[in-house]
Amino acid sequence: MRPSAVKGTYDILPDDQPRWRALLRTTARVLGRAGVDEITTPVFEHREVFDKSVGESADLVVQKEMYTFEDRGGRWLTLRPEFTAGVLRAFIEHGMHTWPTPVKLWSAGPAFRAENVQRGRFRQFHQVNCELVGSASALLDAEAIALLVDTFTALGLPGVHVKVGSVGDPEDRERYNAYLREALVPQQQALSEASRERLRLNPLRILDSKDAGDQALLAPLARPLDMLAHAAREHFDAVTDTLSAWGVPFELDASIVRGLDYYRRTAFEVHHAGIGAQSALGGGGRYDGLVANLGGPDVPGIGWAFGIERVLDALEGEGVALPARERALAYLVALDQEAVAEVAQLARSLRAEHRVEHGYVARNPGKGLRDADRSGARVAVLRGSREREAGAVVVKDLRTGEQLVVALDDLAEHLRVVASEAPTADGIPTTGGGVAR
RNA sequence: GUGGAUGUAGCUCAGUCGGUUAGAGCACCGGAUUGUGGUUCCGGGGGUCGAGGGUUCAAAUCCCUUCAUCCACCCCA
Repeated sequence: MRPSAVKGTYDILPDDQPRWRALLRTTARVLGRAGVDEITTPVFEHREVFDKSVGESADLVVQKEMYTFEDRGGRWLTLRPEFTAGVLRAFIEHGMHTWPTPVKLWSAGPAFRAENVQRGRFRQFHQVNCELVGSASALLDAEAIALLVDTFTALGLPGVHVKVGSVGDPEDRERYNAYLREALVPQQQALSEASRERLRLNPLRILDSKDAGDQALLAPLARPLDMLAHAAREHFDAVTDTLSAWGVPFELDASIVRGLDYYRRTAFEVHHAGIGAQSALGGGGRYDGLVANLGGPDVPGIGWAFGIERVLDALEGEGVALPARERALAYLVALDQEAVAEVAQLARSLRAEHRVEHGYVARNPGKGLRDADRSGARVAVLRGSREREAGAVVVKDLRTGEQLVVALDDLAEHLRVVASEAPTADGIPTTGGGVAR
């Protein structure tokens, strides 16, 4: 039996790498220009970091979706199921509350959840995460949402829907949960099994149910947004007013609920219709109180994450052009044994400027050119006894078939000229490939 | 955890009233073409038909079990 990747994991092969790089490069540019700096935190943390942050009614906990294990030192560790807790742990650990406010941090990397696999849902998946910490201003909420939208815009992704709502302050939430209990307990027999469980643990989350019966019961009821106290309502209005003023497109979602318990006030999601049953590209919200909860100073913050796989899936579905793998500018062919060492050394010097590949065995011109062609190189450079006598190489343009003898001393300059020519007809960049947005 | 679909060559897939040595396209290797590739032509290698068991004179094909993958429920990125 052939070995296989663990269920829910997969390989990102060479052909896929450029689009990942392009996405990350674009993200880094958009966020960087907004003063968001990159931070890298470990993929695992003490389990308490997540246990404290995620909340006991979150599905991550309820469904035991976290990868938690004991290491050889008897430490209990958890593979991060999301980024926020780890980033805030670093925020606390490094005293970032003393940094200029707000502290803006983004990250990218793998996250892990022991869930069942389907399209857009993996056990090891990848996220881009962004945290804006240290301000309770509605301006920060608007900026966070705008940055998420701006990133998708910069990637050239059409068809995104931004939903913005508010889960209120803890008191609002409590009041709403009590309201839901009062309204639904008498009819709980009509609820789906999952929602009856939610009714006990966290009634708010019944709003998430896709069960038609549940939704029918909910239809006449008020939404969280309808029951916000003054402070949260005012904050929410300020956020949406700002987004409108900035021209950031969004839809109000009165019943938005997020999967993690720590959210306060603003909550938002970005959806896309073309990625299967999992329509969420990303989401986030405000988490005032979470830093304190994790043992740090009581500073407010807001953050979001999007799933890289899902965004790439959406981009592909929308037919957005993404860069292909970089191909060599030149492929050096050794026509005899002596030339093998010669082309290897020649390649080394040319690599100061270009992607250059070469053969490792002597080939006849037919095989050598085939090797060069298959490497995708723009030109083949042939070296054999005839060339050696002339102190030269033969350079053949693999697209046009033109070839000429070039003195070794002139080769670097010649390749410079080739590289500066317009991209080839098939659009494959010959060097330094990739999309710059 | 539950449901559906699918497992045949490196890849994408044909192939079931059960019947000889299991096929195609692409890919790979060689030759036409030992100093000229990508096109073309010729040839070749490569399969325990996901695994195990059963029925049968005979199983890729029928039955049972099991595993895997995909999709969906649930939930989320």
